[in-house]
Amino acid sequence: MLRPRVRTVRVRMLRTLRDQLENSIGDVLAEMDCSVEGSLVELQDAAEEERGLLATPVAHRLAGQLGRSPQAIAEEIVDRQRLPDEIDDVEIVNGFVNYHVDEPAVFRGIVEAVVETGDRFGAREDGRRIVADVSAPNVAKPLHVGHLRNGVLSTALANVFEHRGHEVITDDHIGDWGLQFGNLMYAFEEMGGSEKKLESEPIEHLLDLYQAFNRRESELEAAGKDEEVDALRDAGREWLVRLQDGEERAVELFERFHEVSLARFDETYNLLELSFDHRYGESFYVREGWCDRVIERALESGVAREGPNGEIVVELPSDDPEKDVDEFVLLTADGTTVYGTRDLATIEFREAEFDPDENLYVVANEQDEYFQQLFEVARRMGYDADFYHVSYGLVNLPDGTMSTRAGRIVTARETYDATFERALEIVDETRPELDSAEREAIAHDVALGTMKFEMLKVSRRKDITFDVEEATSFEGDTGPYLQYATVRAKKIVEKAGEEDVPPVPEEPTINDLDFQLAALLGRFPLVLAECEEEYDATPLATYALDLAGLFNTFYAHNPVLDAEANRDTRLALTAATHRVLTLSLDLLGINTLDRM
RNA sequence: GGGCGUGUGGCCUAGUGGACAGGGCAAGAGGUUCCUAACCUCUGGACCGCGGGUUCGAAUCCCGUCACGCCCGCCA
Repeated sequence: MLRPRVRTVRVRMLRTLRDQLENSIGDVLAEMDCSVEGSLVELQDAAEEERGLLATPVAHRLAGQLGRSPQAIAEEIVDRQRLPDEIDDVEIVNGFVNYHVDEPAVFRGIVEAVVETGDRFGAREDGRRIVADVSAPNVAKPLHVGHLRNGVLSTALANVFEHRGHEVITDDHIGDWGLQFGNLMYAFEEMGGSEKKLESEPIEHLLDLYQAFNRRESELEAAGKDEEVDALRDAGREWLVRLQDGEERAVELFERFHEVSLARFDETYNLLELSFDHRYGESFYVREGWCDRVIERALESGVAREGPNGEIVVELPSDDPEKDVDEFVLLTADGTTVYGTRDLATIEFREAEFDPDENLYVVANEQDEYFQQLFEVARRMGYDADFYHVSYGLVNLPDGTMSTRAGRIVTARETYDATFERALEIVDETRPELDSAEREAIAHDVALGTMKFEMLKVSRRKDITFDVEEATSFEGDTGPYLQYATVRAKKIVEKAGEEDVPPVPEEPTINDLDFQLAALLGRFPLVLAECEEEYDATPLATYALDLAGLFNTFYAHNPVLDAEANRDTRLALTAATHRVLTLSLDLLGINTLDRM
């Protein structure tokens, strides 16, 4: 691998050029006595190549305020402005000011900045401490494609935020408590649970029982047998109470379900190469007294009150005009906790354990309203960290929504298997000379890259329809497209056989494509900032596609190793591109390959 | 009924006030004596759900309306 040659020359990235221009415009506006907000002097990338690299519409925005034409204002600004060295030429078109940059100088600045900073390109330091609630599968249920989206999004966000200087602590908030376990225990005991099946195919068996319970409930409901519905529900509830009271059989069942489920989660996480810092399940908060503590705190602070049947609730304003208040329940009349209790207990615990500046919840958008309520209760109780719900859309299948209750479910594992199988076919076809172990290793990385990129390329609020057929075409906007471009760049640099990335000459000879590629590299830090702002990885995912696409175009038209005069220039550009592509994929949580 | 979210070419999608709305898939036409064609080039295809409004300027902001999804449990 090439190492960067250390240079003493101060490099200037596109970012600082933008800053300089913005400051320069700000200075002029101050002289002209305009009241400006920061946003008035923001520069945008020019819409067209011929109009320069950077442009500002500031004259348009001031036209109303100053009562003069945009054209006249633009002319005055340009007249009085002190321009950075890298600006070659300025023109005014329809009141827009277009700055043409000295392309060779900017090219050199960006490429050298990337080569010198390497893995730290776009990095920052000294951010906040963030605790993120992630993944959160339920015991006794499989990891499905929704968890895949969660895990992939969470990982990418954590990576980006860490790169930007924040400390991120991810906590896999396992669903291992609650009424569903009461129901499940009842089903196991009374509806055909089998220790043998629990041994051989645990999740499948538990899922069967869970679905059987829900099926019976629905059937009784449909038949109008209200008293039997109530009896069934009471039976499930009773098991939860037994568990909470520590009754032997209930605890024994709980431990068994827990054990087999976590073993399966680990297996799948390992396969998908996902990992999180902590895994405190909901049961932890009940059993370690955090629920009791938080209920007490809510009562003492007067945020919660006790109701007529011994339940403890917080009253929140209701959106529904029919109702005055919504009750946020902390303790049921049975004396059991609900999910809201456990989420508050989690907040209490995380404050004591991690003292975060911000709490993130990567949870699907079904729970949007709930999190608004949870955060409101938390604020009333005086937790001073910020709270943010990173809400994301559901993952559907081409034939409709998944539903655990109805039994339509596609597991993460099945999705991987199908994707891997298709990837292996292609590798077998294209790289027959490799041994089968290596072909499988490549197929694995490609399969993971495919699945993960499918989850990241769509902005998080939108639902995804996951179509295995389409995802595994491996062409166009896919993970393998990114991986392939990265391998190409890497191979060129390796084939050059030089120890260091060659320096870019003072006055590099570059064409349009060379420059555009460098300019795109310079945008990388801005893209990361956008991800931070949006709490989304999609800006980075689409950036990586743009970069890979532009590199492929560059690669097809601009010879690197065979270039005559500017071989070193292009080699440095290729090395810089490889670094930014690799860094992008690393942050997205997608593996890069040595060959494919 | 109320709340939240989404609506962009045949299909999927980027884009939260700026200069002719980017990509991808699918369709059609080309491209490998040269760094791996999981690639590249070109062509056709969009009144950005609909109607108003704000603005010099709206896919983007506001109001209304329609469609779809989700939520409105002492379930999670």
